[in-house]
Amino acid sequence: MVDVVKHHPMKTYGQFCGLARALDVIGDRWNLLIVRELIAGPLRYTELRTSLAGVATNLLADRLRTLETFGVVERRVAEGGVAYALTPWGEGLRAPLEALVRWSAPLMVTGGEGEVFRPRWLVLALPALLAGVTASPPAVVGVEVAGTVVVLRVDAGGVHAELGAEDDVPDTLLSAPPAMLLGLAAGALGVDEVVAAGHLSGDADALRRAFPAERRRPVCGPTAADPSA
Amino acid sequence: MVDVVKHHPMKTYGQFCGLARALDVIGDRWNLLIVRELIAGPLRYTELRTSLAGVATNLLADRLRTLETFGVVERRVAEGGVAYALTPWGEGLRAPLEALVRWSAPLMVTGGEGEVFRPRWLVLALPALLAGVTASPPAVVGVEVAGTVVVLRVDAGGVHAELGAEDDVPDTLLSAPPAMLLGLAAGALGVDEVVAAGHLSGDADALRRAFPAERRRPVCGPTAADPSA
DNA sequence: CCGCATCCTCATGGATACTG
DNA sequence: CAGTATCCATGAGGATGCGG
Repeated sequence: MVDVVKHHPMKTYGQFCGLARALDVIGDRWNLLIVRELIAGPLRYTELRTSLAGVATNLLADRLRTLETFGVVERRVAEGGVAYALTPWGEGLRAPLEALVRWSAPLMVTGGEGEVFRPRWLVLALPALLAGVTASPPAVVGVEVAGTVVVLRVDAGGVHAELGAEDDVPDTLLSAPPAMLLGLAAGALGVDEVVAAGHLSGDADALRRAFPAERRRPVCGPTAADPSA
Repeated sequence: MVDVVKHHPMKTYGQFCGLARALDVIGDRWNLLIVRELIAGPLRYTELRTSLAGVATNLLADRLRTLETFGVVERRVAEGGVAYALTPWGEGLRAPLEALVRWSAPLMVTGGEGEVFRPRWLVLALPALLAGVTASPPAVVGVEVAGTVVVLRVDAGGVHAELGAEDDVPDTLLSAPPAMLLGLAAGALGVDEVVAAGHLSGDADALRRAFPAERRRPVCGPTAADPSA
């Protein structure tokens, strides 16, 4: 009992810095993945639980509670259940998340064997990786993967994605495995190369025209060896 | 001993998603703050320790090691000591961090009593919050805060910041407390308002001209009450 | 001094069971 | 369906030690 002040557990970083305060809100484990799930639209509690694939239910409940009190997530008691959705401020996390997705592109060149994949995640990833791509006149491209259709609406303003039903009739329907989509996304692979490898079926020329070689993002990746090796 | 596989601790999220893989690399506590420190330039181990203000030394060593093996951080054995610096890929985190700083702006309207502040952090924060601001002909604005000078170089391409010596001769030298700078940054306050409150001394007109009302970022902030209350 | 490694305590995360 | 409650393993935080 010599020391009066024992073990001050520092839940926040205690720094007068925007980044530190942002991390005080969304820096805890699972938080940004919860936001990613909700970017594609509101979800029920159990839908979140299954889509996040591995989160403990007490953690999910705790994270949703703190995100709600911070004003990132909104809890809507709707007909027959509870739905969680992003607040307008939470929607504002789309830009940082897209930037992180672009940064992570070099990490996606290796395939995801043994990893979970949900087409829902492409609603964040595809516009992030196709940033700067425009189309005039506007075009609608449907990407079918793992049984669901991601609808990409491309106009002069950029790319917008949403989950679509099968009877949504896009101009073009691509059928692609997730590894190809995110490998394309990686930018380390050229579109021509992927198409030549036969991974892409359907009207690939539209995508190739929209994403020509001279507009591919220059990417610099990890310089050291992967620590998982 | 009924269960053979006991407690698989899931160091990674195990998701085939760019965001999840990025968080596998930089999602652990302190990681992004380490990157923030190094964005203003290389630092020694003890400099990192004091600037981060609260990190345990074993954690800092561990984080630096994993960031190095992932290729985000580079360990340089220079004259008289060890310096840590960002790799080119690690430098690429500047864009996501700036986006997070912009998102966090509504969190910065309250002052930082009892919080640590380092002028070094402005090297990330000020360009982030002045994104879109240009100047022609180019201008150099020095911001003196807490005894150090942050040099803002503004040209047609945007704003670039770096730590400067006192004998760097900028076109304009502003003297401002950090609360004002990041309050300005917050965007919730207008520049005119802050200037009128007398918090800004020096040539404020230059900044006001560079950041007119019609170019201020629209901000939407947290909707619920702050949970710290 | 600088650059960590070790040790200990407590808080947090993770898996499962359980309940209105 | 939407979460609590509980237990245990790991991780964070702090002090200290120690070789260069």
